[in-house]
Parts: sequence; structure tokens; C-alpha cells
Amino acid sequence: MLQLTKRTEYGMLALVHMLDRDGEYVSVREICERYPLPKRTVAEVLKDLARNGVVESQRGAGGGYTLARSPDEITLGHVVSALEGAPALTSCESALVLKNGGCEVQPSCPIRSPIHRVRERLWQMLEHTTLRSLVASGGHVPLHTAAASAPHAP
Amino acid sequence: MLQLTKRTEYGMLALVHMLDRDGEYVSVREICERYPLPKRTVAEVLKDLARNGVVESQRGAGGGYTLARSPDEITLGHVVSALEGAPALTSCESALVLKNGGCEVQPSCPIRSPIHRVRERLWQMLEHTTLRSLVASGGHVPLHTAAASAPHAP
DNA sequence: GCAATTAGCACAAATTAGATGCGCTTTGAG
DNA sequence: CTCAAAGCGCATCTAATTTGTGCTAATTGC
Repeated sequence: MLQLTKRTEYGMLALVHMLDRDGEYVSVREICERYPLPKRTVAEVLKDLARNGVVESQRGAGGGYTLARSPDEITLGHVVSALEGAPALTSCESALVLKNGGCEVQPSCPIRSPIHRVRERLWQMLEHTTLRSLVASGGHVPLHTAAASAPHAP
Repeated sequence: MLQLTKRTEYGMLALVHMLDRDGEYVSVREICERYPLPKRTVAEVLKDLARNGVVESQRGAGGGYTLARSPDEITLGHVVSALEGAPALTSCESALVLKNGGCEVQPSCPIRSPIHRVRERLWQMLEHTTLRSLVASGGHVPLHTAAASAPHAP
């Protein structure tokens, strides 16, 4: 389906929360108290974001995660590529098929090239959507004034 | 994942082939001989496209499918919406969650609004990608000169 | 040094979406 | 009447995604 994974959603929510907490270390537990998200998956998501340099982790008491860069330098593209890999609109672009030598030996696939262009533009959109723009425009209510709110029915 | 389904790919390939055959009725069998695609799924895809007025079906001997509109009026958007439903980038936009009253009661979801804008633009891209533009630009080789070629390893 | 907190990691399992096969029915052409 | 082809329902089958539980390692605060 043409849909972001839950991991990506969780990642974005976590990043927004970290932005709210402005530089402090935020634990997975805290994020899952703020939003009703499964702890395990959020932990894994943040680990992957840390590996990709989007956030920094700090172990031990008082530790957690914090943004590794400015919210203007963190984009939806970074999050998606860290959590889902680069988008492959068609199955013949996916890593699995590529490594099997499935499709790139077929130079005359009629839909390949135009689909690639669509994907390129989609990718540009993701890369130009910064973390700051996420909070700047939405119905987002900063932490200290907001009651707990959740994006999902758990 | 941010990826089109195989159904959508099959649909586009089938449409391209129908365009090649210029107005004649094309059977599912013929399409599956041209491209190595599973008959059952292609049949279902074309049925759905017919329901949505993208193609027209003709039963009986000599029947099959043909384009219901000009290749300039058929877009990737039509195909995706017929075969996958309108794209819902986040899970809280998906039909399942909506009908459960899951998320739209949460007016302060921090990421909802900007994600919607991304989705709108993605949707516009799909709507502006016409069937004709698919064949006009790719490495597509018209039917009568092409050897059989396939987009996938089966 | 010790206890509490917190990330990291591994095994597995539950859930969901997606894709496909088979056989039968209906329709239409020759 | 016979054959080709769409339409339909049922049953899987597969693959990706998501999640739970419990244990390990790293820090911090006392």
C-alpha cells in the first residue's frame, strides 16, 4: 500500500516530543506515557534513528534520547530512510528483487522509467519536509499546555 | 511501506498493453502471455479497473478488456485509487481506523496536518501521471517490434 | 560500592495485508 | 451447440510488520 509504516509514525511522534523537550534526554518510557505507543517498537525505532545519526542516545539513569541535529536539518526523508529504507515504488525496484537480478535485466519494461520519476519527486517532498515544519503548521499543542493526546486507538 | 502494490503494477502493465493494441479487446490470457503475470490476479485487477470505469469489459468469445477513455484521461491516480483505495500515508487516515473512531477524535495530533499536505501533493503527482506519459517516456518498445519482455523474475 | 534507571538485544509469536489457485457460472460469437 | 472469455466465491499461502517478554550492559545518584 502507499502508506508509511507505523514505525515511521512513531518515529515522527517521538521526534516531535523530543523537540518539545528541547535538548533534554527523553526516555522511551516517557514517550510512551505521552502517547499510547508500544514500548518495544518505539525503542527499536529510536535505536534505528540513533544509528542513522538523527538522534543521540544516552544510557543509564537520567539517560534517553535527544535530537542529534537542529529540527531544520531533520527531514521526513531521513526518518523514512532510516526506518523503511529508500522508497521503492514498484516491486522491481526493491532490494530483494534487485539482488536476485530479477528485473534490471529487462531493459524494455514499459513503466519503469516514468515510475522512477514519480518516486524521485516523492522523495524530494520527503526530504523537504523538516521536523520543524511538522510542528510549525499542524494542530500541534506544545507539551506544557496540552492534555495527553493520542494519534491512535490502541 | 511506501510502495505501490503488485496489483497496481499489473494494472499499469495491462493498460500499457491495451494501449498498444489500440482499441481492440484484449483478453487476460493475452496479457499474461505478453508478460509473465499470474492470471488470477490480473483478472481481478482488470475487473476492479472495469468497475471504476477505467477499462470496459466484453464477455464471451473474442471479448476481453479495452480502455474506456483516452490514454490522456487515464492517470496513475485512477489506477491506484481503483486498486488500493485513496492513499492514506498514516495509519490514522486509513479506513479501518477511521471507522473505529480511532483518531479523528484527537484534534491535537502533532503530525497529522503536515502529513496530510505531503499526501495531497503525492496524490497530485499521481493524478498528473497519465497513461500516455507512461509510454511516451519510458524505455517502452511498441508491441510489434518487441520481443516478449518481463518486469519481474517469476 | 550499591541500587535504580535506561538503552540494547535476542527469541519468538501474533497480526495484517497481499497475492494466488481452482472450479464453477454466465455471456456472447460463430 | 460449442468454444472462449469474463465474473465469482472459497481457501490458502506467503510475506511483511508489529509486538511481548525477559535478560544484559551502561550510567547515574546516593
